Amino acid sequence: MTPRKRADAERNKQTLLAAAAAAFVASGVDAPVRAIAARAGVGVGTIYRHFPTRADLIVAVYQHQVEACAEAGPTLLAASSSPHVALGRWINLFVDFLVTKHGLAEALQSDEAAFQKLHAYFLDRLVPVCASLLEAAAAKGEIRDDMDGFELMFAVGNLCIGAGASPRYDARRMVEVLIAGLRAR
Amino acid sequence: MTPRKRADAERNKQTLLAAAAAAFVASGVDAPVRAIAARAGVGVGTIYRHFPTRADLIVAVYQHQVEACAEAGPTLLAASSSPHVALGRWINLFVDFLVTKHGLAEALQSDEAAFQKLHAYFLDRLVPVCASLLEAAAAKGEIRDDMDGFELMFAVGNLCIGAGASPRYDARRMVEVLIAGLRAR
DNA sequence: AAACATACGGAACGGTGTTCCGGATGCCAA
DNA sequence: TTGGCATCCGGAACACCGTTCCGTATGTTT
Repeated sequence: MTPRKRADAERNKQTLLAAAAAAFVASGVDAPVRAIAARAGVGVGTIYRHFPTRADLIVAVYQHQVEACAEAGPTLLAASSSPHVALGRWINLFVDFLVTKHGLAEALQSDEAAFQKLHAYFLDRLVPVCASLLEAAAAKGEIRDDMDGFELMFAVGNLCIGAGASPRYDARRMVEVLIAGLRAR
Repeated sequence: MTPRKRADAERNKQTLLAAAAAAFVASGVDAPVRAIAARAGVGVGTIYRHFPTRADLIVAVYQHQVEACAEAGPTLLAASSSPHVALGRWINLFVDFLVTKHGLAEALQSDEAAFQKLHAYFLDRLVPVCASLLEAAAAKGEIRDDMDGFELMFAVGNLCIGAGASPRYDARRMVEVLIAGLRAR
């Protein structure tokens, strides 16, 4: 038991994390494995040992931000004048996060096996938060009550795709329209 | 002049079109070039000669359906009880088209150079139709007047991504919510 | 039938992700 | 300190992918 990890292994993992973060900023989350390896001064095998799938690497890089977003849900609910306002603000947080990570929104709903874990992680962590905000708003009659967190998160994620690609497309605005469409009739 | 095309060239082009259509149904619009070539009993060079980019091939395969969708716009506008209803129906047409083509929605907003033409073709053909429906609805005060066709088409295309992937995500429903969000406040 | 223009096939190239294993390296016990 | 072992590393190698290119084959015209 307690098979403590070798020091160089842990060191490489941290180096890799930093290199990946830098590469993601420079070339998006699709940055070639070899490029990340080179940036870290490491062989490609080392990447796969620490992060078997690309999803593992992406999750590791953005975990803190996702966590922060998840935790902001209850906070906003408590601090906002209404659940509907809180929902709007929280969604904005999520959109801002996605929009500033090149290719992340695209990767999130890719059907490639390597991205399944990524999809699962984001959903597991954020859907419950979204659902609770939705429920609170629905309980007050502010929005329709037949919308579930999964579907809304999925849709918002999709709307963020191509956000940086065309200057004529404003993902934030379209998400707002979507949220507006949630209002009870 | 009148350098008439060789008979075998035209024959191959048609064979290729049929093979591509079949391959798209079987494996989505990302079907490997070699797979399409094999299906047509042709070398890969022949594909590139007739369809320099993948977008050219996709456009050729779906041109008729896109055209039909575009032409349905004015028809629906004339036949519906209100512009807003016509808009909803027309968008549904577009969504049905996209959702039944594996990977097409994804390809539509890919930033890869090969797909630029695809993006451009769809937009050139459908945005004006969408814009006229939007304008008609806005003129009657049914919807907000600050929405343009491009942005709406872009957003609807995005919402169609992953439509077949998860049974829990219903693209048609989310598009309806988006359209509902367009209503004038 | 000959000669020419055109189109074809598929090998070859550069770039991906992913696997695999001989060799180097940290770690611990003696 | 040193020996030996488990762990970890590097990068070559493989399997795909899109794309290009040119010797060869095939239509077309004279």
